[in-house]
Formats: sequence, structure tokens, C-alpha cells
Amino acid sequence: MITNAEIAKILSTTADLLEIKGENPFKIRAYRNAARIIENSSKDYNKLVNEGFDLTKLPGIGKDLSEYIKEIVKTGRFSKLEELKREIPQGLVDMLSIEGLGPKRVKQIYDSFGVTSLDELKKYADTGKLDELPGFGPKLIEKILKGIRQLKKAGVRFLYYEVEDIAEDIRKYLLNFKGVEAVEIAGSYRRKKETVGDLDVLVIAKDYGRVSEYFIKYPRVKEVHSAGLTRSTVFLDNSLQVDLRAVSKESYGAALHYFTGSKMHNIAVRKMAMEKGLKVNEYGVYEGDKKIAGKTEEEVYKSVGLCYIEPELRENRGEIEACLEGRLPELVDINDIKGDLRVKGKNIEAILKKATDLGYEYIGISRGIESFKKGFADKIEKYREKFKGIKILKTLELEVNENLKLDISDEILRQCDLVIADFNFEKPPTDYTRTVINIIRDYPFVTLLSHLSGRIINKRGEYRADYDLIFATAAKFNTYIEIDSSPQRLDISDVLIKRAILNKAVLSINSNATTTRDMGNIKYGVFQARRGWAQKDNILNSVTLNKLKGLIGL
DNA sequence: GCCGTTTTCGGCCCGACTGTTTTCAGTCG
Repeated sequence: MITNAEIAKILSTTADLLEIKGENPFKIRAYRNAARIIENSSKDYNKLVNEGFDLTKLPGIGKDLSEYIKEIVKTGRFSKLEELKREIPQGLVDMLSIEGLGPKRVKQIYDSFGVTSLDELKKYADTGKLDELPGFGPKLIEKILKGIRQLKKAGVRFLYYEVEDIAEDIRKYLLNFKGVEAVEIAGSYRRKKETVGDLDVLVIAKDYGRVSEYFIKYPRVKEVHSAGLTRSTVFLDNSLQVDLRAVSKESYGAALHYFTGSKMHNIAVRKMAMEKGLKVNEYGVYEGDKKIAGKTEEEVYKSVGLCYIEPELRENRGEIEACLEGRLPELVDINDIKGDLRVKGKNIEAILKKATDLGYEYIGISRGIESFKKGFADKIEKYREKFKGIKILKTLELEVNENLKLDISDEILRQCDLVIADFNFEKPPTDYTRTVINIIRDYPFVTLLSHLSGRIINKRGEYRADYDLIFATAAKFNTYIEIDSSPQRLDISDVLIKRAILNKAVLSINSNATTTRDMGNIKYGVFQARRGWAQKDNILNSVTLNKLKGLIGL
């Protein structure tokens, strides 16, 4: 069985190699496009192929790619890629990730010197040999050498919460400058993506050339990569890249839309504009030379025949079609959250105070089975006396163990209000899908499934499983799926959230907090839910206490 | 390689910045 992510990887690697080969850029784009479609899809391609679904029905996948995908799913291999790999050394692909080296220059280096590795490239650059190539001057060579040194660092995306403070600080810094009217952090940050590659800062100012000058003096700037009138790029002391774009007020909406992306969403919107004979760029929407929109994002969308689309949805995952068909979701909001069903912190008093401050109607304090054996339930009863304004729930966490069973006595079971089954495996069992389904079916007292995909962002991938089957089963047995809001996990992911919802499963956004401060992490869970198209009624803990009682049998 | 009510060819998003040139190609987002 092959996952969507793995199919996508094969296609995008193929695109890399085709690029070096100097293939038609639009062909390469088609491969990348298909990779992205598959990676973002809420359908399981393994399943689609096995069920004989006609892949060419999907926009962006035609006759050829459809056959390629079938081959990949059925054999786990892609002959075209294997052929390309024999032809093109891996070292050339590595060179592509060097800043300033694209396919053309890599090919040029390879064709002229036969350089096939980074080490060799370094030698040629050091000895001045690269100088002989047309278009390679001292500055470019210096850049390449630097790129080789920094290669290891490249490609790592920051977690959203790691850049949050910096983003806000930059916003404040820029707002301090005279003449700056507005600052927006656009890009994947605005789309609330779990990881952020760089910060795209948009500034509205009259005299924007000066803003750029001011921006590159931001105290944490370590290196200025480029500095122009309307665009500048810098690197901060933690090697985070920050791009500044400055526009005038009249272009605010168009620029915000443009720089919020995603790229694929933008291309889709521009395509719609083209069909209407309009042109969209970062300055506005144009009919011939006449600007017809650009001040606000709403205006931009309206001019091309679309409704406003929330940034979290702009991934070209069907939001354009949904908008045209009037079925865009009304996304869940942080204010819809009525309680947190899983807080593990030790200081119960502080947790209850914080929960009250947050306006929660209920709060689940969670413990393992050992705590319950030591009288945790009685302890909570005392707090119930003291905190009457909030319903305190006794949440029991059960780790699904090696024998894939939940061992629990009736006595303990009577003591808790809510049982969470946690799937935290370093290595999941062979038939993980079956394991989960058995748990759902055999243990009706389990309310919530936690860490279903097991992922840790940038560190551990998702367990392989038939998630559609799992979600459908969970829906059938009224078992809920947890979104762990810890920003390092966000398990389950946005793509899986969407699939869960399509399968009619209901989710619960919990903080899993161990400190009161981490209780605020729940916002990251909400962001992820929004990216997964979740509405209020897809979220268990958006209901009032009364309704919750009925749903989970309190 | 994909796509199509200008449909089987000829398009494909578009602009800024840099470094190397002397008008532009390559790269990037």
C-alpha cells in the first residue's frame, strides 16, 4: 500500500529530474501540479486506483499522468523515474537546492564540466573554474559557495508557533515607521499553515522606498539578500527568511490576495479571470488597461466572479468549486469552543481558573489509570464543590498497549466521565487499521480517539492506514476523533480532518495542555480544523454543556 | 503534460530583483 504523500513525492522527484534535463517547463508544472493535487487530496489514491476510478476526471490529471499514477500504485515503482535516475546523477538534484542555482545553470555546469556532486562543484567554484562559464561572475560564484555551506539548513520549515512572536514583532516595528498605514503578514502564515517557510510581510505606505530602507535595519536582520523599491528579502539571526512587499493603498486587496497565496490558489483564480478576459496581478484586476478592482480582497474575488474565500481554505483543494456551487463551509471559530476535554496539568486549581477565564462551560481534566486508582475521582469531586460555574469532567486516558487491548476494570470505568484511547506508537502495529477499528467496535466506552495518525511535525510521519474506513467506523459508533492542538503535533492534519468530515466523523479540538499557558494552544487546533474545512457542527466541543451531556452520555 | 462554447494546436500567471550584461537570462515567489 502506498500513501498519497509517497505518490506525490515520486512525481515531484520526477519533475526535479525533468527540470535538469531541460524539459518543457509546462510539462514539469503538470507533474508538480499532479503531485500537489494528490498530496492535498481528501481521497485515498491507492483506493481510487484499486476501485478502477477514472483518474482523468480529476482536473490536472490527463491520460498520461493517470497511467503513471496507476503504475505507481500497483507496482510501488515508476519506471520513468528509474530511467531518469540512471541518466541524471543525484548530485545535480542536490545542486538545485542551492540558492541562485536553477535547472539552467545546473545543466550548464554539468554539460561543461561533468560535475555530478556538491564536493566537485565546490572545487570548481573554489579554483575559479566556474568563472569560465558565460553568466557566472564573482558574485554568483560567491553565492554558490555560500549556498553549499548553508545547504543543510535549507528546506527546514519553521513551526507556526515558532514564528508567531517574530511576526508580531516585525508588524509592530514596521507600524512604528512614519507613513506606514497597515502591515499584514501574508503567505502561509496568514493561511495558518502548521509550518511556515518564510514570512511575507505586506506594507501599505505612501513612500514605500523608505520603508524598505527602514525594514532592512530591523535589529534581528542578519543578512540582506535583496533590497529593491517594492520588494526586499532578509534573513534573521535564526535564519528565518522574511520578504517585504510594499504597495500603495489602492492595491492593498490585490496585493494581500496575491501574497497570501497559495500559489495554486492564485493560479486558479487568475485562470478564472482569464476566462472573463481579465488580468490579475498584485496591483489589481484589469480589464484591458482599466483597473476594475484591487482595494480589498472581497473586491478582487467579486470581480472574477467568486465570493470571499477565507485564507485557511486557499490551497486549491476545491474551494473555488465550492464557492461557485455555494457550498463553502462556514468555518469554526475560536469563540465557538465551549470547553476543552483534555488538560493534563497538575495544578488543577489554576487550570480551573484559566478555564473560567476562557469562558468555558466545561473542562476535562485528564489522568491515566494509575491516578484514578489513587483516588483522582474523589479529588475532582472536591473541586466540583468549589468551582460551581464550570462542569469538571474526569477524563481517563488509556494508551492502546502492545497487545492492542484496553485493560480496565468496571470500577474505574464508573469513576470517569470520558475515556480517551491514545494511539501513541513509535512503530504502529502491522494492521493498524484493523487495530483501530477493533478498539472502536469492542470498547463502546471509548469516546475519543487520540493521536490517530501519530505524526509529529517534521519528525514522524503518519501511520499508514485506511483512514476513510476508520473515520466511517468512528462515525457509525459515535466515537469522536481528537485534534491534539499541540503545535508540534496537530494530530490529525488538515487533510485528514477534511476526510474525517467527509466520512461524517465528528472531531474534538483539545489542548492536551500540561500548563495553563498551553491551554491557549487550542487556537492552533482551531486553525487546523479551519484548514480542514470544519464547521461548528463538525466539532464536539463547540456544543453547550447540556448538549454535550446528551452526546457523550454524562 | 493538460486543456478546450475562440477545441485536437498552441497556449499555459506574472512581475521583481540580481548579476551579468549593454538589453537580458535566470531565479524566485
